[in-house]
Amino acid sequence: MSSNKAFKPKARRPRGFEDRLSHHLRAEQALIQAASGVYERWGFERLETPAFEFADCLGKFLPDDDRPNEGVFALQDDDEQWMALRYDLTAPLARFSAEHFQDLAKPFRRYQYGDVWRNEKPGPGRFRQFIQCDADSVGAPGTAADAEIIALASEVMAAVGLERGEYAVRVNDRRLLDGILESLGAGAAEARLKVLRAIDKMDRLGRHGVELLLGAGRKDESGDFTPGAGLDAASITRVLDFIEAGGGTRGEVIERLIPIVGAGVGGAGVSALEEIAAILNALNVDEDQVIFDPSIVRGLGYYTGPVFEVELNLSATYENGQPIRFGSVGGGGRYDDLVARFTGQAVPATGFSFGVSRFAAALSALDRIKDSAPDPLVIVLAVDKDHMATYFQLAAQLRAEGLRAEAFVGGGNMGKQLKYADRRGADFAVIVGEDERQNQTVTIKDLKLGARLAQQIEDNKAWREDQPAQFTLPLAGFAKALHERLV
RNA sequence: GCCGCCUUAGCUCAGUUGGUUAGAGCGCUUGAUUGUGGAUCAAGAGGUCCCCCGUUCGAACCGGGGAGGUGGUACCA
Repeated sequence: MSSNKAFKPKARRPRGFEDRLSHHLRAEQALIQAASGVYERWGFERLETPAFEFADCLGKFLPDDDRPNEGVFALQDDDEQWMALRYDLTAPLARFSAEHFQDLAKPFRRYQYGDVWRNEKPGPGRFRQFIQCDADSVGAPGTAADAEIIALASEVMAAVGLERGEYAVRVNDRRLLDGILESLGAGAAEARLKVLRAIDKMDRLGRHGVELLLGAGRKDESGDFTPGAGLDAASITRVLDFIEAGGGTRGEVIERLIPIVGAGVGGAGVSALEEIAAILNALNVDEDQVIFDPSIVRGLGYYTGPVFEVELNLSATYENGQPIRFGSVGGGGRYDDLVARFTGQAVPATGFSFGVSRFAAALSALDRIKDSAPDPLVIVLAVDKDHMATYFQLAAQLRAEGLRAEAFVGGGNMGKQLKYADRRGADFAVIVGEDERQNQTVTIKDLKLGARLAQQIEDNKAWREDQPAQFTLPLAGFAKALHERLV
């Protein structure tokens, strides 16, 4: 009983999970609001779904194994059914669409943002919990819907404050590569997957690395061997020619692709790009905003037609001078088979998704977050603890003026309280003690000004006596007077 | 999963060939200043040297195993 060694847990976080502070949250909120505004104006409806779904609804993670949490966070409900935290917002949308299929006006245009969770090894800029923001059209078979989503993605980038040339939406169509692989006799699912993986590594490994992965395989620096797709030399050349067929205007890319992919499946892909190009041109989407790029892969699994990625062309460096790589901040495409898993009925769908947390981090690093500075803060010091009621009234008057204000409710003398105000980054401290009560005044200390002046002052005695950063206002109407000083 | 690096105070890190009582800077607390933050000075608090086993008269230090962190790579609906 009398153990004086009480168990003290170490304060720590599971890896890949972040505490997010106010400035970070403001950055994320600004992004979500900008994107939501665009989605709303384009006629998308907001939807929220729960964090948990039944594991079988999320996809391939069936609760057959003892441990269905490969990649997801899963637990068993009290009826022993496996539930899992959603790993994206698309699977819940497919579930919702299937569940309410009759009630929805098709195409169902919905947007959604919220946390998603992935039980994988985290890395730099990669977390196990993060926010996604999606817009999708469910039940829209035509390429027009894809073109719309692409234009929407481009508009979101502009809405968050990015200028032309600072971002690009890169568009491809899965059927182009499918056509090529088919004609090479490499259309089998397994080979196709390996080819997609290899192409996806183009930016990191370069042409030569991809060449190895398309052929026999590649050994990386650590000595680990990655098996290749096993294509022959002629086929590798054709695939590489294809993925390097980008560059120039959308029309030029299409012209270049026609002879490479031929008719059949690939031809359908070319037609899709032609239709997308026509719509983008009609919407005055610039050639540098949306680019056709055959090297875009965008995930592996469920995309069936047009796919696209949104990338930032900006660069920044860490404090240590290392360049920050932003890479892709979002993307999307057509997925025609997702809802059919539930209903058996083919439901075409297309959508866009971006990672709010990663995007916000990039914009913060670039110092491009709008409205990220909080409003000025005033702290009313608790000079005499028996006059707390008065201090709360003063704070209320400041709030009524539209300022952020709080009465100090902690402990400690004035020195401590000013130190608190300083650390909070407050702009002003309001001091009302015996003297001020006598004279019906308030003393205002300009903390920011004081901090600046203090840098030049050597003698502590002098600045304490002079108090150059302080001024006195009449008690009546002090809040208004202070507010006016701020403008 | 595979490969590398790291783990000593709240934080960043020193710590000699293995030697007795493990240090610094920053931060924190208190005071110089009983109603004044950011300068300066002084004092103080704060440690399972990641854990276990072994070698040794003696281990923060050497050996083995484990855990955690981190970077790369693989996978990523």
